[in-house]
Amino acid sequence: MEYNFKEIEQNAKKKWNDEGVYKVSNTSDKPKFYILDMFPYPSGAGLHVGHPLGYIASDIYARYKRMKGFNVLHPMGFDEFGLPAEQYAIETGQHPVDTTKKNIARYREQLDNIGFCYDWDRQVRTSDKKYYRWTQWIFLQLFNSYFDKKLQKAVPIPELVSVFENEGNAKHICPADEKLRFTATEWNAFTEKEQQDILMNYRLAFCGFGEVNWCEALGTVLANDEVVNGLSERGGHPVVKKKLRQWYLRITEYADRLLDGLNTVDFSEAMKEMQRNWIGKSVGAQISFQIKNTTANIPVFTTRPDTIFGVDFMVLAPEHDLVSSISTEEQKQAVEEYITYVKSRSERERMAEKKISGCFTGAYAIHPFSGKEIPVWISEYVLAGYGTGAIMAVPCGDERDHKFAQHFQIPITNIIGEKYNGEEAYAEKDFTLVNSDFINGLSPKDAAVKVIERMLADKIGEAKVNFRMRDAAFSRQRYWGEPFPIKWKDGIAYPLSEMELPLELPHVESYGPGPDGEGPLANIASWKEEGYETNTMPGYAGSSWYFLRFMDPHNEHEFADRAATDYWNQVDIYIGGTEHAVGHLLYSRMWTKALYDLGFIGFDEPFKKLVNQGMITAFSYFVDLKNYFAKSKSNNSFNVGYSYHRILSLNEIPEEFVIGNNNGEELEWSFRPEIQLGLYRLKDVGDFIESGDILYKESYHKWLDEYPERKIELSKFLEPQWLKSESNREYIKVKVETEKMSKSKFNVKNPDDIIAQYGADTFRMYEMFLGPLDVSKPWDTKGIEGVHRFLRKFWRLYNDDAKGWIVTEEAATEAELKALHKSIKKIEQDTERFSFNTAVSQFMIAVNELTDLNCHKREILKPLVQLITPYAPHIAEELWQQMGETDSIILADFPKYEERYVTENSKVYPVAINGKTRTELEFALDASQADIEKVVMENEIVQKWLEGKTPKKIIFVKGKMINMVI
RNA sequence: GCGGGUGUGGUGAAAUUGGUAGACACGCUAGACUUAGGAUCUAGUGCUUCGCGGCUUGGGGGUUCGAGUCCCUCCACCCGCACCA
Repeated sequence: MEYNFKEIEQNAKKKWNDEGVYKVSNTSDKPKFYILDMFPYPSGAGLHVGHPLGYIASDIYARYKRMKGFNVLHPMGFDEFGLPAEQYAIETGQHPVDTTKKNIARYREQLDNIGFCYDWDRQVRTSDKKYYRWTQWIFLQLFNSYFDKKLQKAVPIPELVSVFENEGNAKHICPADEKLRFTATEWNAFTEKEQQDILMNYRLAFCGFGEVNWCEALGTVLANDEVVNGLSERGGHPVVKKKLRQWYLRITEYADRLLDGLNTVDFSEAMKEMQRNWIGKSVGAQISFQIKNTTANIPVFTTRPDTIFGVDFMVLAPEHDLVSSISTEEQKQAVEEYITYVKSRSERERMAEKKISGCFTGAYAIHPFSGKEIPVWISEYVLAGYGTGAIMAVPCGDERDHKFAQHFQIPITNIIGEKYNGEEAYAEKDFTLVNSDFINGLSPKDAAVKVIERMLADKIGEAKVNFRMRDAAFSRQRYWGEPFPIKWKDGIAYPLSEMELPLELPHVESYGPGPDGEGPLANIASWKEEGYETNTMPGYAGSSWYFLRFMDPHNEHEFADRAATDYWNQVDIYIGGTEHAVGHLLYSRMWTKALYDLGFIGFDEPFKKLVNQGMITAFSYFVDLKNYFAKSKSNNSFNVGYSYHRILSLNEIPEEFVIGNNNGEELEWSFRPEIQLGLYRLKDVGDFIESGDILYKESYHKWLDEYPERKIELSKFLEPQWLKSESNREYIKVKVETEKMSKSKFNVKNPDDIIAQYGADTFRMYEMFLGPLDVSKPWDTKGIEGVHRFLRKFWRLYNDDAKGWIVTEEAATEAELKALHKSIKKIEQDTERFSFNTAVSQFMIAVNELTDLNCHKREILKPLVQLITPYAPHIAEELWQQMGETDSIILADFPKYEERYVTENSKVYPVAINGKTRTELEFALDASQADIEKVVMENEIVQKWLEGKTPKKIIFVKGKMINMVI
């Protein structure tokens, strides 16, 4: 009987489905284990082979943990709200509900095809009103809470109100306006509107105004990546900054706890570092500088208050509010010219710019202590959005300031002493201050304290902690998202009561934007009349808490039963890509902390361990059109376009070629003058390439034949300059590049095709065999054959093509037991540490060894089936049934490793002379060093290499090696 | 510019603690079986050399009896970024 994977996989899936083996209970006496995949957005393109990489890893791990005796929660659901569905709706008029449903059906089919062990009864979908009801509910909890700085936790708003009524806000600094002060009497005298406006400045979910990318022509707000050089990506319309009413989450209040929490979770250092950088905590001081001859006062934030006497100039962001008012008449024109230059530059360009640029404003600031006059400059290297948008420049202590000073020949004050060499800034803090008035002779650390004391006394500054992170914008002017459970009346936002949830997303006639930058919901008269909020929640709302809903997905009374969240607790392992490093992960960490603070759950970090998966990339192949000949009418060939350099993407090859001429002779074609030649992408050519980058003439034509449209495009006018191989075959060399898999690059591989050809088990094992989980690696269809061959070889241990079932009851030999148990040990260890590629190798080694031993014994082959179950569950199930078992293999145990079968009593030692291995000798493990040395010295090869000398030293490491130093 | 990461055969990679570099596969070469092979099996395959041997983990240097692994330095590529003051 042959390995018929199609039939085997169908039967296995049916059995699992019929017997409901993947159903997970919330009550069990087994220890729990929660393993989670990142929530997929069901796009219209379906899955490609890169998507399931993490899912396969988590599936293997989940199955492994089950077999190890854990009650494993391994759920899957869909993050349905999102821009692509809405964009598609705008273009086609199809309701996102319908397209999303279709996409999910396709995803589900593809996921099932791979054979995942999800408990689909627990599926959650964010656009399901039974789900978003609780998203709205959590929003209301955030709306009804503020962050108590003293307690460092979220507290319900009514508690704050009663404090205000009794003592005003002296003990509760307003996070949105630190200067706001009112007494109890004042509070009680405020109108409701005034009170609510104040409370809004405390709420964790609050409404405010913020700048967005507004495209008038499209009547809509655009994401950053939809804006290219100040124009909309679609259509190229101008985009301007516009202030719109927006909802926000006051995540900045959690900055410190989000930082501290990183110490309690098992994320990669790189991931933690990214989050730390995003939060961007810096400790320093804010100091005000008076501008000479004006009333203007410019505050700067610095992390180095100790360098205050080294300030030689000041730099404002070109966008800074005061730039125009402080610039002098003589400098005005230069300043304006510089601002125009900066406006034409993207943030990216400003960031990467090495060339120093800037402009003097003509104004001078007064040093707060010395009274020295300091020139005020503007430069693109200072950004408006960070700190106060202004810096005090200390050239001797900051490299960038130093270069700026050198470039514009601004005199540099040395406060560092000998350690500053005049050539480059000295940024270390191990020096003693000089030229620094009252802090002379102090270390930077002591000086900072003293400077801050003095600033406080003089009322010109204070110690300050600055965060880079901003509050999270939490609304979109879009249709396809959760409606806010908010009603506006007389400018006051009133929350809906819990009874009124869910506030259902209404039907709309068109998905186009509403008036004045509002979302589509503003087009519904009844919605507006009721005063409902017309914004909707952003894509990350539903995904910020979905891991909680999986614990108790059908609960109608709560977002999840407390007993369930207590039982499942944190996600033990979360697998996903690094692209969510700062967005999703920070938001869900914040939501978890807020829910914890308010007493709804018992843990304040959602994900105990995070495992990152790498990207699966694809090889793309290009030919350089320089190496092509164009066919002319007279049949003479011309070398085309050697003077062109630019990379030409497929889309840029014009459909109609314009007749042109070359050296006076008319060609059958030429490219339009504005189109330049360069690299031409060979679509789907991968299977025709040999030895990495060789495309033989026959293969080239075979490839062209398969794709008639390409034949016209490429071969009608162009003929490659063929090279000749040694065996006289004609070929061209193609250029190979590794790229992200994407539809637009024509390098996408669909898992369904692979599975149809090789089966799900092969697909699963091959994805793991490609390389380590966390690094990106290219997909190479050729390699899959090896894994498929392995599975057939594995099958043949049990089934002979002619004789059928060949498993015997004979007792296993020592060698066979050793092969088995060595593999159990290695595969168990590798699975535990997510080293799935090496585990697959070990399976291959085991099967190779057992085949060589001609082993067909049940004693060996039964545990082997159990061992492979997490990796290749379908074939395992089939063989398990053939073994005569009736229960599913899914319910079986992981085989137990027994040390005694693998213990060795001797070892073949490498014998090295001066570190170079010259021979190998076998010794008993308990042999003494003296005995070993004696045998080694007598060895012929050793004698030869010793050349009669006596070794100075013999190094013997038991169980490892022998090295003789001469 | 800053931060993080990666460099090992023709290719994907392995080497878990400083101890035989290249396991396991792909590809390639030769052969066996076969009506056939895109099935299966056998042998070989880092580079170099007829061979003995020599060389080899991006380059250079160091520590060590011994370095892919540790240290210094340089280079290349990839990812992220808000020049973070």
